[in-house]
Amino acid sequence: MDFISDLNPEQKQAVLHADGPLLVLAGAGSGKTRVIACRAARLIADGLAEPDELLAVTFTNKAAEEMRERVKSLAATGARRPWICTFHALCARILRREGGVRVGRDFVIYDSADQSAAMKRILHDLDVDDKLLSARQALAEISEAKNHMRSPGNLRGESWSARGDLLAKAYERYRRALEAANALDFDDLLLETMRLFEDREPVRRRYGERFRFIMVDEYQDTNPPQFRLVRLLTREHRNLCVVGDPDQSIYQWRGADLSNILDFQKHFAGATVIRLERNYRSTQVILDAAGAVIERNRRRLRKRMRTDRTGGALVRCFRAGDDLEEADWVTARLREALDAGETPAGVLYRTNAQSRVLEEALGRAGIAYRMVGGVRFYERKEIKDTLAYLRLLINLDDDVSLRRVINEPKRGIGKGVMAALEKLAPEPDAAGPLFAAAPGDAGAADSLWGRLNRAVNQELVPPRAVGALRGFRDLVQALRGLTADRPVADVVGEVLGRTGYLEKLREAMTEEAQNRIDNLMELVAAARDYEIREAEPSLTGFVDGQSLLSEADEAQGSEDAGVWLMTLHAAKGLEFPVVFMVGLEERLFPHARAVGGERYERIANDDLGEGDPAGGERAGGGHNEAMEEERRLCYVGMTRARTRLVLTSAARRRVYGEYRDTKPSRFLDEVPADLIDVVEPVFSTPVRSPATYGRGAYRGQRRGPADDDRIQPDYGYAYEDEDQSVVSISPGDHVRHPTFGVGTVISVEPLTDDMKLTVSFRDIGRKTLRQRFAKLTLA
DNA sequence: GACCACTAGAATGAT
DNA sequence: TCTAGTGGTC
Repeated sequence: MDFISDLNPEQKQAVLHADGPLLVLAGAGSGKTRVIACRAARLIADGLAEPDELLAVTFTNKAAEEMRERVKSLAATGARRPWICTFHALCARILRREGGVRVGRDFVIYDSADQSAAMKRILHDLDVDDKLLSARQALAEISEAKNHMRSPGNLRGESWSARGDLLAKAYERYRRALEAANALDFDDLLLETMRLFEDREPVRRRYGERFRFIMVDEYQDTNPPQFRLVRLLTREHRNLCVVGDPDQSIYQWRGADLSNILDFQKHFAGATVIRLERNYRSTQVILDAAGAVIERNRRRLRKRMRTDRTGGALVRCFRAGDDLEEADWVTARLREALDAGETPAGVLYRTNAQSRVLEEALGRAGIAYRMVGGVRFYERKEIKDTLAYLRLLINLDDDVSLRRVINEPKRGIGKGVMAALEKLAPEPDAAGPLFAAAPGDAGAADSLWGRLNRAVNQELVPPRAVGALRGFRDLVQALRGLTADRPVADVVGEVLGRTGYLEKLREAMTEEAQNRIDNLMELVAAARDYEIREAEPSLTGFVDGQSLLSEADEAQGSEDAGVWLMTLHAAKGLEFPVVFMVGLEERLFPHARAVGGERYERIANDDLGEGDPAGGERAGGGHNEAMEEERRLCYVGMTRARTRLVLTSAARRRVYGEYRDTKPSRFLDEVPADLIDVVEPVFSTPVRSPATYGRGAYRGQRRGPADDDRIQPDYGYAYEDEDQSVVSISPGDHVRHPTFGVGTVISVEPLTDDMKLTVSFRDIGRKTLRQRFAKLTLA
């Protein structure tokens, strides 16, 4: 086993540990993925376990994929492959085999869009005012309750209020709706598996005995149901190896419980603890900078990361005038990085909404990028529609899917017909809900499909509606007949053909329609890949995979693009030679939710006075858990960098299209000043040059008396020459720029309070400038 | 029933 | 700024 000789002593110890519980505290860049993969490989190679007696659980599909590849390259696994998957995929797999307590084997998985559709209906039926309780809020609270294993009757102490009352009602209805549709949401996958193991001991024991060795990656992010599942599965062998880093816990908002890792030795008596503190990724400067930030957190285990890469480039900081300028500046620096061969470069932001300006700036500069996450592919209507058809074929009682496709493409089943269907009373002698009903084509009596059948058979709706509904029913039944035993790709093809979906798009003859067709062909290709890859392919398996794919697994752009854009959360587990963290501003990062606690919604643009940067944390007399999580997120971002780290912010930023002034993030203050290199703006003259960054120099300039709504240049830059902005410039003018030299104006585009100029410079080519910043003179 | 124009609300993070 | 949802018109 060659792979062991390359490991350092601690890594080796972790890899060679076999029996009993093991906690590996693995700091950023300490090679933890490698340790897990090597450990799996060694257990197989030494005959301590058959491959399929190993279970390795990760948090993202991406991580699972990587792990699978690594293990495969280290050990021959043959047909009995180890189980390497996410918690959710593990649960889906077990539930498909065993069936659940509340659902049958043919359940569907509801993703967030499905959840939202279901909840909107419920709140509508309950006649709830959106302002009192939105579907979004209701789902968030329900998820929170599930993550803490609370039932509808036991929502957090608000049950006395009107809203709490409503919430409990909505929760109960939501639960019933999913049960009737034989559906599980993401949280349910975990809970249902937990219930299965707790109610059916023989099933639990079978899995407990089977998985001789269990490994859990990113253990600091496990939530209570996940913890319970781990306990249930390790009762027999107790060979549990968990790997994680408390400083990188960034999912507490999703119910992750830090005490799972902090109290591991209490939960699993006799556990061995190994610390990996040697960092193989970053320079000492980067580690020191990140270490200084994370040190401010109270709830953590002390550790000090070491690297052989002493010294290193200082952390560069830049404060731009606004978000556009920030994006342009980052783009220019990215160009330099690409030219220097520092690829790929990672650009990390706190919120997805920040990606747009960056994408546009990169687009203008002609730099190819890959965007991890975001919403695009996942949200595409044609993909969702097709998957809804497939899900309906698997489970006719899936009301959400049925609703989605019943009139897509248009077949004359509109609002009127649907309302009539819903009005049909449930059948009096209906067998209980859900899968107690015969699984045949009749469907549960209470589901829309059941009602549809009755409406057609007994002609309970107007003749024209009966005809349309019958057409749809026959179509679905015909498709069901075809699905049996056909390759998945064929089924997808049949759906697209027989429903007329593809034809409708072809008729449209627009570019957009062609795009959609291309996307659908991609889906067919994905089905074909799935068929080849999987040992026992099935339509259900394919659809599950698609449902469990997150946005984070979808990426726009090619893998060898020089620039990768993503949120800080999505960056966990990755590394880049250069990392740009953008938008380091109070209330963006750290996010307002952590800064202002409950107040944040009411605070607008005018709340920008001097303030204690740690005020949010000290408020309330204790430490601020949310702020500590933001800080860990900052730590995660910084430690993604191998050699260079760049931190930027903007003095003004558009939120919903409106400009807001900002304060620099407290995290900038927390990086020791001697590790920072402040970069001056090129496009304008700073009012003063700050000796120490963030110690007030750039901070908190109040707007003047609010008697003038025009946005003032009061965020650190000023024009000596007010006349500049009055000079009128038009296309064709010859201009001179202090840095870029002479050029010709190509176009002029008015903005709210400025002009956007495109200028073709003689020496450096085309540039987009804003007149306020660019010190242009007529040449 | 389908299509279009208008408005209100939105965006922390992800399986 | 962008989108989902609503209401009006054909």
